[in-house]
Amino acid sequence: MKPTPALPTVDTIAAECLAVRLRMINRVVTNIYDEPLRPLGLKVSQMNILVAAAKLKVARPAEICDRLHLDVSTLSRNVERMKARGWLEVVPDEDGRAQPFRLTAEGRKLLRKASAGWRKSQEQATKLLGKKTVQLLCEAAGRLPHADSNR
Amino acid sequence: MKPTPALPTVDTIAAECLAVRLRMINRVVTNIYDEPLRPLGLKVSQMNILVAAAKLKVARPAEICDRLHLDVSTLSRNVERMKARGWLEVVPDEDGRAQPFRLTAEGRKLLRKASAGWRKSQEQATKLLGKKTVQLLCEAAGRLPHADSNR
DNA sequence: CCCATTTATTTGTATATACAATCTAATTGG
DNA sequence: CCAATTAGATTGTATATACAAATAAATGGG
Repeated sequence: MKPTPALPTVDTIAAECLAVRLRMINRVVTNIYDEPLRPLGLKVSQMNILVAAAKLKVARPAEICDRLHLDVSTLSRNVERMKARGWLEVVPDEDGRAQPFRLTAEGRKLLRKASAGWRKSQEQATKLLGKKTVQLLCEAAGRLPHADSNR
Repeated sequence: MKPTPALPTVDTIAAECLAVRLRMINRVVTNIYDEPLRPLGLKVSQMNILVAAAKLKVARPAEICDRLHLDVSTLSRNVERMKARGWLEVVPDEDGRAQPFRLTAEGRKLLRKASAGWRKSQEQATKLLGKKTVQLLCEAAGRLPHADSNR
């Protein structure tokens, strides 16, 4: 019989938990990016989708989700809202199941407007977290395991 | 007249945006912590609140929000759900506006059960992000500006 | 002592998020 | 070619999140 390992104490969890810190930073940094987008009626969550779609020309939902590590149902709702605003449009496809979409001219114009504030946000967030932290975060993001990597 | 600085291109934003990377990592890491908590009907977001409350003995909502960089309205809804589950209870206070709360015995028991899985999640997330990244993230979290620091 | 202000919290509303279930179309085995 | 399976996406439901507005209690100035 191995002895049961001692459970972490509340103090240990409070002092070390990565999840709580990452989530805090995420809230603060998200706000830094959302702020200048507010007059445009855009948030950084949707801006990310616009950027990903712009890179792909024609975007299949599953592909965007794989790139952004987003649940497909989450994207579905977001695309719905963004189509309603005229930023995205569905592209016809032979496969009757597929719903590929692309940026509209409006969406592209919006993204251009959003780019101006982005640089300031990026600088502000980088100053807050530190250059080295940002670099390591970007590298870590590139290493995230993709959903179907073990199928 | 200073020349208008060139806007960042879509490629630049896609390649460098910190927000999209941080949000991706946040989704993946949150899932790592949520997974072992699922059988307990708990998520790491609420576990964070339990931990903060445990540290404080009696927690005032505004104080928890300051520590976790959470909007007060967000906490209000979370506490509501956690009271309904019997994990938190309100403590009477002379100030009629205040709604301080504390862990119940049930809440403490739940936190103990949750601690077992936490260590594995912490290890898994640390391996994913790298020790150095985690250390820098923790330091950055400690430096986040608090809401009323410029009032 | 009362009114204006400030403080602590909750409510209204909207987006973000994910899991489970469903729907529909393509594919594949027989 | 059809039945069973698989694949792509949406829908049902619940939590997480924040901004703005509302509520309500304390406080401070006259």
